[in-house]
Amino acid sequence: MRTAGRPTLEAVARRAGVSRATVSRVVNGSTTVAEEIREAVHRAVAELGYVPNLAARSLVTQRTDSIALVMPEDANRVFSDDQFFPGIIRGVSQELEAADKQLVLMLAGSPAGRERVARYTTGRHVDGVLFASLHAADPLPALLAQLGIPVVCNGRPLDGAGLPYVDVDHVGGVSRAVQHLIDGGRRRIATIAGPSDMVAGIERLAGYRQTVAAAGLAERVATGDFTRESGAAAMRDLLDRHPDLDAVFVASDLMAQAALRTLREAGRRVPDDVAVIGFDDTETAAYTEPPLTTVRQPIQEIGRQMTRQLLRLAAGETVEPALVLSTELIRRDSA
Amino acid sequence: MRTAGRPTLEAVARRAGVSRATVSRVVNGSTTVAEEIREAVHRAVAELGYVPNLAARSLVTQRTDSIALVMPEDANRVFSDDQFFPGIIRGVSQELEAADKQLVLMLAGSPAGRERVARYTTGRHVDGVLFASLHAADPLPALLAQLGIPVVCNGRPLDGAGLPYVDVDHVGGVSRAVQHLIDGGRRRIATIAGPSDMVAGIERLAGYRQTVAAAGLAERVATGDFTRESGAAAMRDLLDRHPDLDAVFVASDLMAQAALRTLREAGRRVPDDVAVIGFDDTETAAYTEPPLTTVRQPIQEIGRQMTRQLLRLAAGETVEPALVLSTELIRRDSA
DNA sequence: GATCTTCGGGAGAGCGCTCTCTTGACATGC
DNA sequence: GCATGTCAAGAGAGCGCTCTCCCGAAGATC
Repeated sequence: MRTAGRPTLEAVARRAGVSRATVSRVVNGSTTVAEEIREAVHRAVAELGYVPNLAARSLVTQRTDSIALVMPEDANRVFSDDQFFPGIIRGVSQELEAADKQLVLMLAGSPAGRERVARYTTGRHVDGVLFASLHAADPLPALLAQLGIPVVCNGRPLDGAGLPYVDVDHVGGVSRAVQHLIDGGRRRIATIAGPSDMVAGIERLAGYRQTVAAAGLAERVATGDFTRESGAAAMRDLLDRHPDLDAVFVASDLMAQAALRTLREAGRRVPDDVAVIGFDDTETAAYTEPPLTTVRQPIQEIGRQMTRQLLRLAAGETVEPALVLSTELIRRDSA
Repeated sequence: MRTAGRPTLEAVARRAGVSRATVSRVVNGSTTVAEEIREAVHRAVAELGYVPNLAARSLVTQRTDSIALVMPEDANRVFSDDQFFPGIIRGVSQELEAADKQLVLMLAGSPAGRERVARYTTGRHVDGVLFASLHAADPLPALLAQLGIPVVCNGRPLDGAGLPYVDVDHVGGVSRAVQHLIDGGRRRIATIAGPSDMVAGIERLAGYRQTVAAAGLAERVATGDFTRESGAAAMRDLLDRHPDLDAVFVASDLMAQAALRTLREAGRRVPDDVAVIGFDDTETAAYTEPPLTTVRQPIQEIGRQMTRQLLRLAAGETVEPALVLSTELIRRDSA
């Protein structure tokens, strides 16, 4: 593919009757250029349709003006319809747009994919890396941080590395939900927890445990992986083991949707016999039968804040190590 | 940010005792290098942890090894939970991974965003551009094609420009769905169509019209925009205007989900009084009340095929102008 | 009026890589 | 034995940009 006379700085300079350096100054917004010259340059740029060659710029500035967003390809959260993935991306995208930087999206599912991500990011082909929804302890974020490459995670890194992260207040949100169940007179409150190798799974379970314990109630725990199928299975499991339960806090809306169906099939009325509360406030939540009471988390805002933190790091500023966003209990009919 | 002694080709060459050119040959997989020398270079690369500087490479090769995926930020399809967005991305990502190229994701919602996308893509900062789910006639794809930049669209471009595209067989899928309703004895079949400025909306409506007309039945059309809210409104509208309807083909599962609820609220039983068929086969479809019969489309495969076509174009090959993937009727309980 | 600042603008050196061209070593042909 | 062909490896010229000097003109200072 030939560039076919794509104009260069040189061409603009000739046209405007100035030097390359001056054009560069104008293009990059330097103030030390006389008004008339600046205008002449702008005119030449417009006439020629000049667009800077980013590769050339990167080569000398050592910046790429792009950041990577790494998501685990196999995560159910990412490819189910819980809107986590689009929400994060939208948030990230908005902030990057404001900063005029590009978003390079990388899915790290397979070992090969992970290796590829490692190679690409450690190779400094991006100015910073955002990790979303990490599974277990991934060594890559810490490695990058060690190499001096800006990194921000979604959710506290499980290996305890002191990397900056952004997350929602899982524990607080869940506590409010469970307390709502208790206030409604429920006493045999179960939970369907998320996977124990993900922060969201761990923290939401912790929130349930704390609140239930504080009220002097017994725990009833089943575990899923945030998907509907796992939610249905966990609900059946709970009904088997604790047929007397009168409420369930479910760690994701998707699992809650399946739990509602399982309860219906088992002849339990919601909320009369069993109250159900989910987590996420996905769009579907308002359309379940009955509409789902749930804990709303500001997914898009997570993406935005992660990006802002990352851009600050990339600019050499320091950031607070943790940013925790609040959640809100959305009351519908299921509890 | 200093590169802090990040090794260059030069360093590897010195270490291996060869010239820069030879290292380049080895790194890029040339065969005309003696075995022992190749090994020495590989050893030096490993010892130094050398990673090629992509900016430098791009500067001379005029390739960027990355492609852009442009999505309309405001599209409901993108940011609702119909999995269109993640599905496409996953497909694109898989193919790009195989080709060792990067995915630059751009959301073109606002006019400013569109301008930004235009600037970036026409500036040849990517080797090709994928357009997903275009609204109305967007001049950008044709412009890019004219500039010689490879472009592939999802769905036939509405302005009739002969750009290569990949899509599913909307008409065929819908025909099968409507025929299924007819075969089931339904005669007063309505439809909730998608937006008339999107290919998916137009084609699905066309499929309905053709099939209904071929059977000598009357049309009953309401229009939505693929979202749940619009689906509920359209369903109410249909019930008002055609209280006698005995079936509805709904152009998206999300709208169908809302339609199911509206029908329930109106006291109509599904499928006894009214049969309902959706389109998409999103995950939610299996969890509606009753489970939704729907037309499945291979979203991920669309992403893969778009990418393959684009990579072919970028490699200078020619591709067939249209690739149409087939759909499948998934029978559940709603029809 | 001579010297010193200040500041706008130009010259030119790379950034790290690829790729063409060239060289040198060796095999082959007459 | 010399010319010719073959092929591996090196030399070196940029790709388009930024940025550090450096220069010269204009204003300030005494």
